Amino acid sequence: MPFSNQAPSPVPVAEAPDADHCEVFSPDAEALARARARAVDEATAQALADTFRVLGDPTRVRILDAVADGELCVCDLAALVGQSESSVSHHLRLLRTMRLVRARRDGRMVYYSLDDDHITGLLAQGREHVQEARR
Amino acid sequence: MPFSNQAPSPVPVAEAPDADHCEVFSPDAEALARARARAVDEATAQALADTFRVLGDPTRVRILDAVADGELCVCDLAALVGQSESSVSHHLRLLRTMRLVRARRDGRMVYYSLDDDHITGLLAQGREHVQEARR
DNA sequence: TTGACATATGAACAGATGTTCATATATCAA
DNA sequence: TTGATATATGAACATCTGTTCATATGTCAA
Repeated sequence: MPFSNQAPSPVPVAEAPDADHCEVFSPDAEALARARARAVDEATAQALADTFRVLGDPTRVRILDAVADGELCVCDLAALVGQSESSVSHHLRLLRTMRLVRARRDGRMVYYSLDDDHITGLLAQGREHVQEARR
Repeated sequence: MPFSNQAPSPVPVAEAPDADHCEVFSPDAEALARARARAVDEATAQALADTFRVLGDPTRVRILDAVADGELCVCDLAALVGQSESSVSHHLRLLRTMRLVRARRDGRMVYYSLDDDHITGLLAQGREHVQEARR
């Protein structure tokens, strides 16, 4: 049961056709009204999309997966994903801004780790979908 | 415990500095080797990123959230998200290609619904992160 | 100080992405 | 058939994104 739990709204089953939906008579007027009532608001949809967009890059996925098992420094991460430290640093800044990773400085090194346990869950759930879609 | 379960690899604790990681002596050689051993391969990272990238757009998030509660036709979805039917149709094609939604034709209408239960879980888990990050 | 190393960051550029517009396909009614 | 409606799709275009390069900041050792 995803997202908002608003009070169920009363829905007229048959309506005059209007600009809100197709002109055909359809019981979907009800479905549409239901969807309207419980749909996420634009701000939440935007925040969700922002989070997923950050996960939508293979390099960042590998970084997150790598630090899921314990903190790593920038240069180790760069070696791991096979990219420049500059590139990895840019990615890490985005991940930091979006609160997906946390930074800890120790001398010259900076160690990154997951900032939020939900990330591990997201990656695991994503992986289930990928496995299912591969059949 | 995310992702691949490979046999734990034996790791020398202290190594000579090489191009693989920072030149400083550090116990991180161990952490890096551990990360290497259990890291996702590139193809899986790419597939995961592809899935998340599709979720990384607010319009598509709203579409998926809308159809999570029951199938809706293109024109209702367009009304719901406030975009042209063409735009929504393009989004739906991508969602179909990535196996996130399923299409069912009934006369002239085409009804879309979620193709995979993991999607609901992904959205819910994303929402938890968003709520946490908002504090 | 000075030099070396680890990381961060701004600018630039190529490639990807989302929307619009025009047009095509599919279904139904007359 | 013809016309209307619902959806799909290709092209074009503006915007966004990821990487590279150059440079800056911060830390440590000498």
